[in-house]
Amino acid sequence: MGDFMYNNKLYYNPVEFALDKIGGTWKMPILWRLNKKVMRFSELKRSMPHISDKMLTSQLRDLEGNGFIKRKVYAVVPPKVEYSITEDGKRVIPVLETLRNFGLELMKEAGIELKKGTAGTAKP
Amino acid sequence: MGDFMYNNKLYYNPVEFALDKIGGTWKMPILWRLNKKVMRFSELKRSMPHISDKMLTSQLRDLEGNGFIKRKVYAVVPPKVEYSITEDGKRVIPVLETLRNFGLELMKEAGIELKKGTAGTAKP
DNA sequence: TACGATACTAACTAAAATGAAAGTATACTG
DNA sequence: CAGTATACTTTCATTTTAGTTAGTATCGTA
Repeated sequence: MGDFMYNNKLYYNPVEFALDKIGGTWKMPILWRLNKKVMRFSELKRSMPHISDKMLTSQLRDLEGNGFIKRKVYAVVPPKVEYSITEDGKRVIPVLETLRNFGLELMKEAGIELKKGTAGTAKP
Repeated sequence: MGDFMYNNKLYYNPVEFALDKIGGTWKMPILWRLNKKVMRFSELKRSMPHISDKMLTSQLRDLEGNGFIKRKVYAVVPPKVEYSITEDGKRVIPVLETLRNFGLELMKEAGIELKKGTAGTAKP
């Protein structure tokens, strides 16, 4: 199977193409949350303690650009913007779940338990 | 769901953990090939025209370290080393296929066709 | 005696992804 | 009038990932 170009970028295979759209540290966490409910910028941010404003903005833009989420702006002050998942976005959920389940398996085998609040290296 | 540490590295979720093991440009292409047959270093390299020696070596080491592939050295000159997929490695194949199928869908929607040998931007 | 073949290592560079901090706009509140 | 809130944008710095180039060891062959 051959390489291909799209939007001036070279891909070696379909997996790479898929991960270009939904990979990276933040895209799946965002889609995961928006699949459960419509959320505002600040709400998303609070739910992901480590993300920076810049990252959240740019990832939301990317996801919107690929049609996975929708952005709705309310003309109020202070600003209010709501993000929701689209039908296209919902199609990545099964993929995400496959990856997540595989990750959970690997974690279990590695002896990692993630209960609410605590996680990490083994306990006595 | 909380963050967790493993091998001195911080992860935010199971997906990230999974992609740390099988993500990146080369790991899935390698597993994909080794799932079909046992291959030597140079054979793998020929089948992936863009990879460098260094990348191939380090990715093979990572995959071996995570138990997804096995390395068998023959004491001959010039050196001969064979790589094969393990049972653990076979478990990533369905995940890979899910990702691949999703990528193929996205490509189709984007109007990308990848026939043997040719690929890329639209044709007249 | 130099060369080719194989499976690497090492040193270095470049590119991409991520992060931290500060700034912008507007209206309301005390 | 200072402070707060929201959803950003901008700039600069750092980290991570990937790629380039050259070199190593050994033996058989020309």
